[in-house]
Amino acid sequence: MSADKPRSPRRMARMSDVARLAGVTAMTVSRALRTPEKVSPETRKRVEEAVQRSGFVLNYAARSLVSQRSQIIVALFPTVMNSVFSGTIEGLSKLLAEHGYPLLLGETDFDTETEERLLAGFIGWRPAGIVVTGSNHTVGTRAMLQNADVPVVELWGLPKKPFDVSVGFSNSDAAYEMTRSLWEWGYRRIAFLSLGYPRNSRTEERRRGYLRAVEELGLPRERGLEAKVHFGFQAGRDGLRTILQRQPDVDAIFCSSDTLAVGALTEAIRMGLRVPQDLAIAGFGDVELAAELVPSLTTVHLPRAEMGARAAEVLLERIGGSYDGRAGIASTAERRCDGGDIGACFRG
Amino acid sequence: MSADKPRSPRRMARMSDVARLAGVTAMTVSRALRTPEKVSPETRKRVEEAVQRSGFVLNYAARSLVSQRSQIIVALFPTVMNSVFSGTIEGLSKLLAEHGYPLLLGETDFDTETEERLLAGFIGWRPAGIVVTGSNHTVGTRAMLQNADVPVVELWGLPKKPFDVSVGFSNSDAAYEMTRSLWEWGYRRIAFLSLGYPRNSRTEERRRGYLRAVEELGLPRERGLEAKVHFGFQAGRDGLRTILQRQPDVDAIFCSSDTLAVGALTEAIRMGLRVPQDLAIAGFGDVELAAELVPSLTTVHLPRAEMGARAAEVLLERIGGSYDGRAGIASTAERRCDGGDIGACFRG
DNA sequence: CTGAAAGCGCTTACAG
DNA sequence: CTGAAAGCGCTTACAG
Repeated sequence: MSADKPRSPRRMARMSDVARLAGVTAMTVSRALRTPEKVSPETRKRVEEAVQRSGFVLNYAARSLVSQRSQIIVALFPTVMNSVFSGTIEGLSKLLAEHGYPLLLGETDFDTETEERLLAGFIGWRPAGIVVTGSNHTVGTRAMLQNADVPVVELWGLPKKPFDVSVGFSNSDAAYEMTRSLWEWGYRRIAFLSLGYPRNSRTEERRRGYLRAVEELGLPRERGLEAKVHFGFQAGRDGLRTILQRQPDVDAIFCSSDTLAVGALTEAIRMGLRVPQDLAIAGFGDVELAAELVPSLTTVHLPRAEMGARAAEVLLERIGGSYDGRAGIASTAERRCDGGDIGACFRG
Repeated sequence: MSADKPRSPRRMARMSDVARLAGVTAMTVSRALRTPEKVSPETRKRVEEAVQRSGFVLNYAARSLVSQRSQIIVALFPTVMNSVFSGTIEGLSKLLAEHGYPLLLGETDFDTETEERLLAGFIGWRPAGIVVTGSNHTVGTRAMLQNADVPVVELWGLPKKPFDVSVGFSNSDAAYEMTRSLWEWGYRRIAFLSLGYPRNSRTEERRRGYLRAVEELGLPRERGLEAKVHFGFQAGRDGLRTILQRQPDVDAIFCSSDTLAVGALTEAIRMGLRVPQDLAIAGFGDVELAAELVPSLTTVHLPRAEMGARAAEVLLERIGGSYDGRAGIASTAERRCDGGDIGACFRG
């Protein structure tokens, strides 16, 4: 199969090849495969044998062309290198695969222009449904989504006016709850360390939740209590040092992501601070490792796989008929903030 | 766009619609889009405007049907919920996307039957290339790969006789090197904690490398020095306790994965052991968090993104012409074992 | 530089 | 229960 070795001249079996082998027409083969009950048992058997013998595989391009719709689901995520997203992808792809819908995956790198470019490249497959992350899209992306005229699920955010359906939770509410929890646990000087570069709407919503709680609780809100950093563990470490330098009496740091929180936590330990006695550190996202650190990280739990599965359910429902209403998956996405369940957050 | 609201009756613009708008034939539109230099400048301009006005998007199903090959690349990975694989997927999808090849992603869950089922569902898209993980496949999978008659890249393993091309590294050699490194650092009773359930060939190759080193170095090889556990952090914790109980004087534990190692490491710390003075713990995989733990985890580095990118390169090369020989990516996959570079491991 | 014809491999819609 | 006809939206191969 090297590039210079010529491809074998025999092409793959077509439906008409199977038909010839089975002594019927292509139409009957098509029926035997799609609606076996509409074909006589003997015919069915002959077709099945012919399929086996010829190694026939249905050509989806042809099927899509004539049926005017593929079974492909397009999914655009910022990255797969983040268990928060990969967990969602896992839940999404598993349920979709069970129903015969493969996932065409694109990574936007958190960039709306990249998202548009990828979508432009994918839309030509006439997907049966589209999953995008968040609700911040370019005009071009919106136009394509509109034009595609298929179910679109926006994941993660809960926009006031979703494009089509939205599955997710409120970042703002979750951050609000976490801030309140820290207050309930006795912390009074709560800093907020967040991802500032690149900016993203999720982080900003979390910040809004933090600020809302701080205001309500009458907590201090000096400038030094907030720090914005880049992405990564190292950024978390740097952020911790920045905040401690500016506000030595801070007693809790709420980080806008677990990555930052893990960096901050390990740095705090390196500096000899006792966590959470001297300083509490909270994250957002509930990555697996959060529970593994010693001490373990307090964090906002995200129902990753559940959201992916729920997105798949919504798509399957809307694409129509074939979906059987599988049980066992909550009809709402929820978030948990350190043990306390918070209300349902799905809306369509 | 809800299920009961009828889809808008206007269908998407076809090439012939664009042609009418531009006052040419569909053939000329096709040329203007694919080989603009073969079309007069004015015609090109008129076509471009017509494309804009109509919101035309090329129907890939039709294109695939006639050209007898899609631009889709099928990729089957055990899971995306593991940074080792997701890093590879990232490298793979990024380079492929740049060249207009979308990724049809499937998660096998480490199960060869699932792999076969997914491949059967995907192969009907007549992909331009296929990426699979490892070289352990069912007979059915092999038959399909053979029949598909497209470039197939096997990732991770380095089988003696690759199916087509293999991009990866030797798990056995890497584990051998790590074991030797532990010996060089002064450890003499080196245990091996590995994923035993479900079994997988990567783990077994690693074990072979460990045993080879142990034998060469004349180290003890009592039964109690080996333990097999399930997957997960908790399994790592349990494994550590099992080994310490059976062999209290063990001085190093080499884990077949970072997940196990992180579990073992945190448990060791909880037990009050000093790492690495009392007990060394080494992992395999170099997940990001390995470096973040205090103390940080010694681990075998895997060039994840590089392997993905290399797989993409190989596919693009073989699919033909269009690939431009992008620079900046090593032509070999390599592995690093705690700082020491180990030879090139690519073979095709 | 542009176009008319044929056909890729299926399914839809109709007829029997 | 089965089939003949038409056509989905493109590109290939040829002609001009």
